[in-house]
Formats: sequence, structure tokens, C-alpha cells
Amino acid sequence: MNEKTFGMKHLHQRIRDDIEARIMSGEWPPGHRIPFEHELMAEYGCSRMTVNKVMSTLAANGLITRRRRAGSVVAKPSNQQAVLQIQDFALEAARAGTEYRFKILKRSIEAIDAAAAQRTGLPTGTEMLCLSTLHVMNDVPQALEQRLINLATVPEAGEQSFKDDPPGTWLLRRVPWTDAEHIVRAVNADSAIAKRLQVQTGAACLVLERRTWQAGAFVTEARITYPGERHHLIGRFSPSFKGGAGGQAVS
Amino acid sequence: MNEKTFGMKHLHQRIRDDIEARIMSGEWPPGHRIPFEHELMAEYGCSRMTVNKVMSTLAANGLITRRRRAGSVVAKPSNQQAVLQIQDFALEAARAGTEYRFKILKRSIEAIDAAAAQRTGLPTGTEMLCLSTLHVMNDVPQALEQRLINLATVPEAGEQSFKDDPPGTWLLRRVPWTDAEHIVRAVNADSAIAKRLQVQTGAACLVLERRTWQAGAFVTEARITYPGERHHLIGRFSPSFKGGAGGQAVS
DNA sequence: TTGGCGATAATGTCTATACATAATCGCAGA
DNA sequence: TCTGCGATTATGTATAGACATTATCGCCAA
Repeated sequence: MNEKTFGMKHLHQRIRDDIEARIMSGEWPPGHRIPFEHELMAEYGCSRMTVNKVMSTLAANGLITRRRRAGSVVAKPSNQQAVLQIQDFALEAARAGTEYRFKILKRSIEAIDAAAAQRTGLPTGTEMLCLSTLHVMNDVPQALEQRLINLATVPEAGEQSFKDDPPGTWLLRRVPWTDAEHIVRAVNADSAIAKRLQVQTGAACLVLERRTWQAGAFVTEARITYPGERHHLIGRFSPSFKGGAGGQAVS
Repeated sequence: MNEKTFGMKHLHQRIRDDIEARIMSGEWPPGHRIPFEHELMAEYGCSRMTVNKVMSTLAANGLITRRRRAGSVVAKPSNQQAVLQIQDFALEAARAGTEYRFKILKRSIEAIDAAAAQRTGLPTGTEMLCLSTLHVMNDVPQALEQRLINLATVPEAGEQSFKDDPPGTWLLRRVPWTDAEHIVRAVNADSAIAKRLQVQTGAACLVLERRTWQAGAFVTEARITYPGERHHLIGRFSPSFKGGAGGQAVS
């Protein structure tokens, strides 16, 4: 047990990096059978538990597929996925050192219509807190946020003034969620939105819709409209998750 | 060891679901200290390795933060992230039962300009295979794909006819990647793009740019323009990864 | 009061072993 | 040749114990 720490800090890390490298480089293409646990055990001179830990995490990350008795094979890449980080405006501004303000344009409690009922899975007529928020950085409008909050799930929202924190930030800190759905689309700005965002009518805007649930109970729906020429979503991604997914949403 | 399999198939699964539920429900808010491993050990009547496995995976998924001696705490949700699946056109069409065609509009080998050099991190003048592909489903143009392929990394691409598979599909199956960068933006269609996609000039389009690298070596850049009213990106996401992230890119 | 230093406590890693589970292989019998 | 069943084998889960690593706590001395 001397050479176990040569070059890499931990044995299972070294094994994982080895196997990942072989998969990523194409040396082991999709469908290739990976050595059995007992073979890797011999190759690296370690116990099966160590090898097993590595293989389990690789399987959890979708790099390999495992079947009892048949062994492990390199997984086929099926479809690309983009992981996009959506920054909190206040945080983003603080980091960039720019001034940030927000303004609640509308606040009301309304019964949802049929379309919203279908999107959220709630019965028509359910009462929701409706908020329109304009996010402004350096006196330039950055985004228009139209939000519905389910008062049945988050009753405290009804008494919240949203003076210090915008609704999104407040919710993120306060209400945990278990499921989220995102839709990204491009639309032409209508005259109302164009006026708010100070762009020309018809300008392309990026719209991000997010709906979140907590254990099946609908929490909130946000529809954030960004001026197309001022904002885009960026994501950096490694297929193995090994360093986590970094990235930002920037100007 | 009789009650170990009550209700749940595996012990570590039961422990993990228990802890996740407590975090998700808000019973253990961000910052809350989770019981120490030896406490959980006693609570569930199992060995430390089993508890450790659960806690390690929770930490890997970002739900908790662990520090030696200090213990584990529920992680603060920092910024939302959207995981969007980008479907392969052929696959999507096959599943939806619609007819799919693609047409290579342009194919040339060019030296990249300064802007492309900056994006890719390669020196100006590097030779790239440039392809423009139109994706058509049921005789309706669905997307325009402008792609650069690094011939230094993927020399086989130079002799590839792309008769059977569009460049994206061919590359996905053939060249592994280790890092990817995605940018999503909204733009107004210029006259050339509008004509190709059969939309009005100025119509909002969703543009997805993806650049991929293989161990630091640039592989390819794709710029896919979708007509805004015909396409959007959808993603469904659970913070725990427990069921994996499902989702599709649809009409 | 403050600074340092050692004891302590929690996580991180690894081993050896055991049994469970599932799928394949191959042989025996029809 | 085909079928069924048992042996085999690889993975899945769990245990108990060991040692490494690293913060923190608290005591003692300056």
C-alpha cells in the first residue's frame, strides 16, 4: 500500500478519472464492455468495494450502464442536454458591481383562468397572488417578471410586501421545491412589453417560464421576459458532473 | 434485521428518501444541521458505511454540504438551473411519427475569422469545415443549423458526405466530448434566415449555440436557429436527481 | 484577554467478508 | 433440435473495523 497514492489523492478518484478518460477519449466507445469489477480490482490492486463505488457513481451519472451478470458497458449518448444557470438579479448585480432596483408594477389576487389552470394542474378559479415586477440595472430595464404564487401552498406570500426582496428571491429562500419545469421561447415584443423594457415593438425577446411544485402541490409560475439583445442564457457543462456544472446568465 | 425492508426496497434508499423529504418539505431549512452519522446510524439501526453512502450522494447532488468535524448542513439554494434536453431531430421525428428530411445548403472549408477564433480559443486562420443544414419535418422548415467542425480534431469529417445522417447526429455518435458550452438567445430573423425558415423577416427566433471540446481540444460549434413560434425548449427537473431529469424539446 | 497547542470528534477512505439478486450459460432430458 | 432447470457469475447491498484527515473546542500559558 505504498503506490496507492501516486499522482492522485485518492484511489477511487484515480480509478474514476482513468475510466472516464478512456470513455471520453473514445478509446472505449459506446457499447464497449468495461472490465468486470474483479478485473479492475486486480488491475488497481484494491478491494471490490472501492471499484464498486466508482462504477456506481459512473452509472448514476449516466456514463455507463450496468446489468447483473452481463457486466457494465459504456452508455450510448442519447440526447444532448443544456444546463443553464439562471441567476438571481440581485446576486448578479452585486457581483458585477452594478446598481440594481426592482419595481412591483402590479399586485393583485385573482382567480386563475382555464389556460393557467391547465398549465398548473389546479382547478379553474383557484386564487393566486399575481405580481408583475420590473428588474432594472443601471437604470436600464433588464427583465419583466410576471408571477403567480399559489396562496394555498404559500399563504405567507399574501402578507409579504416584497419591499426588500423581489418575489423570486423571497420565494427561493423561503419555499423549497421538488419539481420544476422550464420552457424557453422567443417571442416578438408586443407594445406593452416593449414599452416596459424600452425596446422597439416587435423586438425579439427571450421568455423563460418556470413552474415549480413542492411534493405535487403547485408553488409558483414565473414568466420572465428578457430583451433579446441585452440578455442571453449561458451554461457550461461536463457530461460526468465531476466538477459540477458552472455557468452564468449574463448581460 | 427484519424491519429493514419495510415499505422500501433498500435501506439506504429509505434513509435517503427520508432525509430528502425532510429537506424538501422545509422541515430542515437551508443551514439546518443534519444529525451526525453516528446518530443516523442509531436512528436507522445500520452501519456507518450505509449512512455515509447516503450522505455522500446527497452531497454530490448538492443538497447538503459536509465539513469534517463540523458535520453536515442543508445547502442553501443558490441559483436556479434549468436543464433542457435538446433532441436529435431524426429521433424526435421518429418518435412523433412525422417525416424528417435535412438538406445540406452549404459545405466548405474555411479559415476562421477573428471572432470565431475568440469563441473557440483557436488561432485565427485555423481551417474548419463549415456546414449549413436545414432541418425539415413534414415539409415545414424546423431549424437552420450552421456548424463549424475542427478538422484538426475530427479529420474524418472532411471525407464525410453527411448523406445519411446530418452533421449533428454523426458527430454525437462518433466524437466524445468532455466540455460543452451553451448559449441561448433570441434574435429577429434577418431576410436570409426568414426565407430559409419560411417566416416573416423580423420574426423572433430562438438561437441555440453549442460549442464542445474534447479534453481541451475544440471539436465543433453549432448555431441552431429555430422559428420562435414553432419551437421552444422544455426541461423538467428535480433538484435531487433522484429520478433523473426528464424532458423534451418539442414543436 | 489573547494566542497557541493538543485532545477530540466528525467525516473520508479503504478493506475483507457476507449474503441477496438477477441474468446467462450449458447441460440433461424430452 | 428444443426446452427447462440448475450452476455459475457479476452486480447490489450491507456490515464491522481500521486508519487518515481536518476542523473545532477548550485548556493553559503568556
